[in-house]
Amino acid sequence: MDVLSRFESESVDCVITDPPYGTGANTVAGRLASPVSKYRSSGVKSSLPSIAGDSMLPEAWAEMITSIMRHALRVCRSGANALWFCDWRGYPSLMRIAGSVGWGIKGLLIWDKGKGTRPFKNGFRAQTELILWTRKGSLTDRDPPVYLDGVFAHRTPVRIHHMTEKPVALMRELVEICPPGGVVLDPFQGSGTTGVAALQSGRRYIGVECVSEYHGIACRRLEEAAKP
Amino acid sequence: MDVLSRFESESVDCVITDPPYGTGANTVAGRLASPVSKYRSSGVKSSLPSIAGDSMLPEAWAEMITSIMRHALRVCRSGANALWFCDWRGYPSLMRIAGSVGWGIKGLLIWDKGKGTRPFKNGFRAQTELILWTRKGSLTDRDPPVYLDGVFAHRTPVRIHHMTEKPVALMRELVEICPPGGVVLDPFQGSGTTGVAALQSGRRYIGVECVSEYHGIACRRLEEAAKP
DNA sequence: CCTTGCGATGAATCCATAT
DNA sequence: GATATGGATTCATCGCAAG
Repeated sequence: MDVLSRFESESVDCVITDPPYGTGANTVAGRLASPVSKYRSSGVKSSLPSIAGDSMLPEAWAEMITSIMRHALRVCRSGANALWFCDWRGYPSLMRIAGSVGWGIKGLLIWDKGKGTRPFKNGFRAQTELILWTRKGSLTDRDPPVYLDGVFAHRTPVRIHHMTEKPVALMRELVEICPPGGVVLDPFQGSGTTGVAALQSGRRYIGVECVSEYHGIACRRLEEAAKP
Repeated sequence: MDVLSRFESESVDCVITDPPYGTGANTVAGRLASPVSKYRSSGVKSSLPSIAGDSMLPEAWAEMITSIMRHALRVCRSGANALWFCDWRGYPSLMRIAGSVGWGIKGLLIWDKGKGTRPFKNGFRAQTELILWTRKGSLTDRDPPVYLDGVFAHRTPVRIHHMTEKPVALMRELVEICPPGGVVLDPFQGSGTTGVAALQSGRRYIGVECVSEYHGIACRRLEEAAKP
């Protein structure tokens, strides 16, 4: 929030980000504990740093997301699109918050992670993540026409950088919504996959991350991606 | 509601249904008009009967859905699963209502209609419908273990019976959540595709429909599907 | 160099036991 | 009696080592 508040208004063309889901823990103890354990099978030790904000109480999470969405709206130019990752639990809140701070709600995209995800006994495999699509105001003539799909099938990558790392190929498809040469902002950068995709696709990029280990990883990856 | 209220409690093993979405009209004038026009390209004449309940005011829609979900919960046995079609606008309301009347919210399934759907200029194609998955209480030993997928790719069929007709192949995949021989209920039957799939897959079936033309169509299709 | 096999893992969920 | 914890479950996939 500190960083975003210092940005100039109307200086960004697109937001693509994966906020913490706020579903990290079912119990108070779990919310206070390290959030890493949820994502591990029992007894397995992780070598990846924890992620921030995934184990917040629901109201704290909502307040944080509200604030970020408000800031993001200010720094975006009119006609800018924003894509927000979420799961099926968080989507209703995210949609309500986005609408209430003034984003136009445009639709819902699907990331299909495929059959590699864990099966669900007596039920349906949770193999998707959702992407809320919003826009600030209406389009300008700065936006060349593009026609993109609504479902993206990509396997989850082997976790080499971050606990919830996205495939670069997925992010490259999403980045297409930003006009070439435009600025993409990711306020929850993590290991910087959004930025790698943006730079590879000829967009400019700004990322923000509060966990210093991930900041370092992202810097290295972005330098690599920016090489000619 | 009249019909459902006469059912015995705990007499149904599974609910699979496609309620009206309540998104039929953005204007009061539109809500008062015939709902059929929304689903047609301009100037094209439809020979299909209108569907009921698609042009309700939001609060009337919510009240109707609440009532149906309450009735459905009563007639379901413990451990019964229910699948409710919706779109990305209606999902938050549907999830909230389901939870508030006592259904356990289990997850979200995706019907991917594919690239045959209309593209979206300067944006992402709206090519999916969502399916809210709920369950009454917890599983019993009457339920044999099944492991099903969470994304279903099937093209929309040519509309021969109903305005929002689903592919039989899609419904056959969903019906697998009901134990073989169990009773599937569809309180918004339409042209009866759920029933056709249920009968073809060795489940029993009860359907309810308030538009008499669709009732007739469904009866014919179900008789056909029930033939040995 | 290609195939085979083994082990480990997953934005998870369930249920019995412990607090 | 309500809440928290921990172990078991499931299979498609990937990495790595051996053949």
